[in-house]
Amino acid sequence: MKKQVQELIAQSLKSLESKEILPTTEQINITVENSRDSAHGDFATNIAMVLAKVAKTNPRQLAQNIIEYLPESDILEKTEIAGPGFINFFLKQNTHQSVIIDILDKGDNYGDSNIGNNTPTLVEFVSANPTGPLHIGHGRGAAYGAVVANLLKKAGYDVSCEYYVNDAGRQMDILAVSVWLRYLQHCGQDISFPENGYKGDYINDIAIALHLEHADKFVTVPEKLLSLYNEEDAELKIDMLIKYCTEELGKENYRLVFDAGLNHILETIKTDLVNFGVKFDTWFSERSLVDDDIVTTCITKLIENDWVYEKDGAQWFRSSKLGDEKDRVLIRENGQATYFASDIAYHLSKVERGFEKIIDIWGADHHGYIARVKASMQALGLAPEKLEILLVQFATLYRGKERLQMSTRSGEFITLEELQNEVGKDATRFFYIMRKSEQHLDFDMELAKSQSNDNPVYYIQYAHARICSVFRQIPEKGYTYKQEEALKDLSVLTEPQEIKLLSVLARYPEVIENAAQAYEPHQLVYYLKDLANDFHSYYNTSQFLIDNNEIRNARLVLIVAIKQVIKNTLSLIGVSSPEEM
RNA sequence: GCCCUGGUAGCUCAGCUGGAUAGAGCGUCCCCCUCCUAAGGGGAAGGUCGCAGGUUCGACUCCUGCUCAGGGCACCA
Repeated sequence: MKKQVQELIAQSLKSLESKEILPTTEQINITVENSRDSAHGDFATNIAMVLAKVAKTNPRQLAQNIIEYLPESDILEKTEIAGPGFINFFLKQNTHQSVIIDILDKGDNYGDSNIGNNTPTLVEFVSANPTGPLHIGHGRGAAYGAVVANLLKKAGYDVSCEYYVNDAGRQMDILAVSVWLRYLQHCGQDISFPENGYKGDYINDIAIALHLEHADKFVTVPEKLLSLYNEEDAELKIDMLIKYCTEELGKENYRLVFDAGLNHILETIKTDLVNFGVKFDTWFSERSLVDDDIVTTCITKLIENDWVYEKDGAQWFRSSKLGDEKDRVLIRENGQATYFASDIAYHLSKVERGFEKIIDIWGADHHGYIARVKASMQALGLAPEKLEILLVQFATLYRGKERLQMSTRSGEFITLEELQNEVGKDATRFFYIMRKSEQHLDFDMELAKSQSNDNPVYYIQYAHARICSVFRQIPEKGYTYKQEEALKDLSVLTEPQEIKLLSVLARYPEVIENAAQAYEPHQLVYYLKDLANDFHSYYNTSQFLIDNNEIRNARLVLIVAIKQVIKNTLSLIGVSSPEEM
């Protein structure tokens, strides 16, 4: 609808140009906005004010000219000039009502758009290290990423969701050692556990399972091990333990212990995400980048193009030449590649797999990383503008006023699974999405759990359930309802609340496009609140199941359309649309 | 010190690529179930949009400086 108005204005401007009232301009953006106040009509444009200067006339005069040259249209009732030079457009009644036909016709696909033009798009999110279960911080990234992906799909992008599995690197070695030590304890050895090992209970579970499968296969003489405990520096100690563990067990056995931990935790993560309604198309292994020599290929390529130099025994990438604060290490003094090196290879892989739009969703604490990744893409000639990095701020959990502290290493944190079990999937997904992602989120479990009007999830779901309830009562009250019949005469929908609802419904496709392009799922939440509010208000003032056939039918199709749009939106967010509550 | 993010009603937050009297929920006060779920609706009070400049027809929105809060500045991930 808005686009049609835009088109009318564009044509008028063309006429004005040919009459030389307006100078010929190249592309101008004609902004048309939804009027906030119905006294200002349905749409308004500021174009006359924007062009007044180049037209060398005053805005109101120009507005008058634009209106005069507006082509005939059967959607417009009238136009008005208002304020400093706004043009307000009033639509004909039947124009509003046609949206119902559109919605029922498209059903679940109402709101689909093709602005994405099937662009191959990769959304990578969560990507938590498989060193422990997902906690509430990961939950926000999971919910946010899933909805961004859903939005992009609906907007016509060809989307794949990927989880990057950090199955290489020191943290994973620490995990393996943690498992091994618990295993030794389980086998009866009297050894203490290092402070910076992973202490969660799940490590014990893995150790026990390891023992069940392999019995005493990984047991070694404790004396040498115990001598390592004299080291006072905790970080150094854990590195020594890793070294000792790999040497003592040998490559093959070490891998068995390592994989036992990795696979167990990865399974937990996968299960948690499935239960949370978050699906990934691919699980991309960091180790595969090393094994397939993609990391070395990248580094070689960088060296060839003189992006690398040696200093203090390490290999450095000249990222400061490409907008980063300083140069970054690729290969450490000890010969190991850094996480950053794998990440360069990973992004090369993303591009090589044909993705035109690459979206990384990271926790806000990684923001310092953006410049170096973009720099590396540029150095490899990979068009860094393809990469879009979205940051998600942290979430803090509250129980009413009480702030729940969480410390990650100690293993005392609330997991996503626990949160979901207590609060429920719908409320959890909704609350995570409710705030703008760059806004810190205070997640109040008490509010999320409350089945009251304070809780926006129930408020919206209730609107859907209420509509279903009305339909259940049609036969009870002795009425019948046929959609084809009802669609024949929508002209009786003339109440201000009905017109309001129709225009909110018509706005939906635009909400999708805006939310998708801005990567802002919270826009869906605010839209739903508006729609639900308008519906509840309508429900309170207007009876649906009444004797007048025309009005009853028209009102029933209207609320069917509302139901459809609520359902479409909730499903994008990953929240169910209950038929009764 | 440098870099991000935020500072809007008592509280939690929206505010679309700058636009016509700044919005919602909660909280406070008042009102509405002989009627399709009151898990609902209506109304009132409540704001120098952190501070100071600037850009222009017009700024919560853009620019500069300052200030407060959170986060980041590793041969860790």
